[in-house]
Amino acid sequence: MTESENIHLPKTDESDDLKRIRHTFSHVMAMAVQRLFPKAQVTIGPWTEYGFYYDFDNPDPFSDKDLKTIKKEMIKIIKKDYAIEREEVSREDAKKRIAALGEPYKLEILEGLEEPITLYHIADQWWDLCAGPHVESTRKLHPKAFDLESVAGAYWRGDETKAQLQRIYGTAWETPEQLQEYKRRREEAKKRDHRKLGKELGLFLFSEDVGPGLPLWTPKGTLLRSTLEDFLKQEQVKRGYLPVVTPHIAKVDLFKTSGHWQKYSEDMFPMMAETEEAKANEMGFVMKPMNCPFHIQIYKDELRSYKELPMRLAEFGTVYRYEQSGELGGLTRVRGFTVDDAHLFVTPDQLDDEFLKVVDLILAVFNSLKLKNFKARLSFRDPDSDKYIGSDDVWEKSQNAIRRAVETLGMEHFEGIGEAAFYGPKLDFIFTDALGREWQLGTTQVDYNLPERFDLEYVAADGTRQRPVMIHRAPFGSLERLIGILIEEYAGLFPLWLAPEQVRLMPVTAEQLPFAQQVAEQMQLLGVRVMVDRSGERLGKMVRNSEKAKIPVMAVIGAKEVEGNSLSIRTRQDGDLGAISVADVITRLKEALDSHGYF
RNA sequence: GCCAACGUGGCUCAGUGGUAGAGCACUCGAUUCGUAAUCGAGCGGUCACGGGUUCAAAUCCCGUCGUUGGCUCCA
Repeated sequence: MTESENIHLPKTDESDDLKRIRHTFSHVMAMAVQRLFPKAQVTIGPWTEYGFYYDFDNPDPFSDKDLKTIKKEMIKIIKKDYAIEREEVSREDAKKRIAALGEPYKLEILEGLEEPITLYHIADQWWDLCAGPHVESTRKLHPKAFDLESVAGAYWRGDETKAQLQRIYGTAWETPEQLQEYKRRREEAKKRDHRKLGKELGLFLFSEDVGPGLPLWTPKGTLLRSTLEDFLKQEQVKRGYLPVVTPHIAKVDLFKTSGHWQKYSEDMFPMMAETEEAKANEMGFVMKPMNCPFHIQIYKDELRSYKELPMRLAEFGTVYRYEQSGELGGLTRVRGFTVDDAHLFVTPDQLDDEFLKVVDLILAVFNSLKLKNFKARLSFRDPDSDKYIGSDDVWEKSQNAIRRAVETLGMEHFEGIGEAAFYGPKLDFIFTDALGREWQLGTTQVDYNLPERFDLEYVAADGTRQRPVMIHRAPFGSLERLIGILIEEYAGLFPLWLAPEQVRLMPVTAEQLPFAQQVAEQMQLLGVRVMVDRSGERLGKMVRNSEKAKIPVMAVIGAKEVEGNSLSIRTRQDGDLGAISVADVITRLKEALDSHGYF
């Protein structure tokens, strides 16, 4: 264990001291900013997981260069050892004092506060409306245990239609050692970044000529993708899913019926229309942002009997969403992606049971992928928003169905209000990437709305026409995002079954090439993805190249191995294992592949 | 979409007003080699793109495109 691994990085929620330190830093920064930029108006400045930020309204945006100046000013303030004092005042008093300073945002904040109103003073130099708590004096802040990290635009009250403020992010710790350790871990995390590893491992790329957010998959990346697809397809066959294939575009009308055109068109690529007239009459085609309306057409193709339900239609359907340019990033947020989609058409009686089966499948998939760090979110609608379709009654019913499911399973979960799809609530599975950002992967949704909008029916046992309920579900969420997360989770070191190149054979000299070739063919026949290193480099170089390419199993072939019909195996995790007979190597490869484990 | 930073051979990066550089990769030659880099030579860039300032621009200014960190929004 290195020395730095002994340094504990406390979390804000486990250390009140740290909370006070960070909160005080944000005020010291605000004071520094107002000294340097007298026109800057203060707003809010909370602590965060790694530090703090403060939002300002300033006539000119801050640049990275300003951060250095602000940091210096902060250090000056810290070294002055100013006392920090709390003062309780009446609402009226607070209002007068804030108005005197000309701080409109603070006045707005004051309106939402309950008495007693508290002010915090940094000596007699500066004060801010704040609930606290803070450290007793600026000396309690270590001038070498913080840093200003970045500037960003941020909307007042998080609302796009309100003023854009300037946010300055900082990181702050109790000791300089903790700051260094934090920075070191950040550097480590960057090495796991799927964008960096994806390039190094040659899995996917983006081309400026193709367009932003539109990934292209190399042969290696495609092997990874299809391995994942094949795996899920097998699991679905075991569970009675039926495969379908549908087009990438459809008439606007289809999406009017579904409600996408009304509630989702901002996220859709613009309509393609043959003539201006067609365009004016909305008679064109659009790229599909979701697969559901297409699967619904297949359901509707025949009059369905209750005996056919549940009907589970599955497709790896590639969808296109016009994400705002600033939101794109690597594989986790793209404009064209493949959903491991399925739509289940069920009778109301079957709903609970089918929903549980879907959750069971999703959890089984995560288990096979060795993904453990996720949270389950009940994504419900925001009753005050108009971005949803359907009646209150139907929403109540579908949200309750999801609640029942997590309760039956005893699954830990949290609620996300306003996180529902426009047509129904979801149970989402949230993962975290190397840099700590959260992403939704698997999802399953209960939907009474689309069956109604498309007037779906089945004939019940008593001969009456009934309306089915739909379950939308995608265990991966999307192949792109899943692979992004997998790359980071494994740090590029895929388990054998997922590795694009599973075995690399390295002949010590050219003399062993024919034997290597023969072994390779033997392995290929069994479905092993194997390559022979024909570079003619020295063994040390070949090993280095294989290690850098993160090949799970390396096999050295010299004169001894040819003689004994064996391979000297080196694995990434265990190093040199010595000579093993070709037959045994193949047996062990098969075992590792079948168990989704390592060699 | 908004705010900021960045964009130099395939990759990683140096060069901040005066004739485009390095390492790796690639090609060729020599070496036939035992578990993370053999030696040598060669090829390769109108410095993202378009405009402007200047005797002179990779370098300064403006615009566009792209990438990154945030905000808003989402698989």
